[in-house]
Amino acid sequence: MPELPEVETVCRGLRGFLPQQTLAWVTVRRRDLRVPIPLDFEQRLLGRTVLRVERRAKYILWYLDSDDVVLVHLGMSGRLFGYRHGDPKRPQAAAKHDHVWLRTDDDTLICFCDPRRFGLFTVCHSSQLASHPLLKDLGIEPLSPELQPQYLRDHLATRRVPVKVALLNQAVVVGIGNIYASEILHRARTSPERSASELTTAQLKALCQAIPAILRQAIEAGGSTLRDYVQADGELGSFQNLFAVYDREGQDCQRRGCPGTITRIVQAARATYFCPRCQH
DNA sequence: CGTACACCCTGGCCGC
DNA sequence: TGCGGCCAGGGTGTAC
Repeated sequence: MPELPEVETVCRGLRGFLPQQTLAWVTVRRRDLRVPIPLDFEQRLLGRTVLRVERRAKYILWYLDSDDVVLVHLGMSGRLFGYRHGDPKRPQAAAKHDHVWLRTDDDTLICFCDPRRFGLFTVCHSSQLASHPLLKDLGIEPLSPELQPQYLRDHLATRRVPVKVALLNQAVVVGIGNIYASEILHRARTSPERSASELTTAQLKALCQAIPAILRQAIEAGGSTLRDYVQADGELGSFQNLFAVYDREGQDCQRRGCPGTITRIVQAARATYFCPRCQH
């Protein structure tokens, strides 16, 4: 479900609820997520104040006043909601897949719901963050100045996979998932089937422009809502209305003047959409 | 080291 | 209406 734009949107939403709030109640309804919720989780969060909320790759980080950091990953189907005191939409009881419920001392309710349980909700000490197994091999942030043609050239030189598959590799550039990989390659007029190691200089440059351009545009739209993703305040994302290729098999290419038709192929067991006419 | 593939889990949709 | 098969925005462990 959530790629960088969705995670960033959820993060921004949480910043309206959490910072400077103290966690007054923590309920874990099931611990067996992709990474089991540690047994001391509740004790480490209770009574702590959230100083700030940050994003790294597709992870949401809550920095606590105890020097612990809460790590949340939404996996494919995870959602994080905040409800203020008196919010009419605020649930009375946990729903089937609500795994974690938290209340702050101003009576805001934070619900973590994840039907498929590919997500995770855990805590680690800030001194261990950089070396944490989940974070230590992550590549550069796609919205940072580190994203340069030379960086991509260096890191893709030995990759014999198609460029679409390489874009999904979080050890190179983080945050790009299956939807935005297709959208980025269309914007960069690059075929998803091209070998990552054989991209031209022009294509590397085009990717370095398309990656942040697509992701920023998607963040601005509040992410994409396909089936179940919603923002932390319950609002829907709208970038799905701006898809140029994703889930548009058989439809006309959106590029001005391009007479092509969007094609669906499968790469690394995942759907890829592109226009064979204008992507080379 | 890099790559391919199975697998984790639930739910929605489609065709029969 | 029911059921099997397939699909889904992510990531890991294993074998080669």
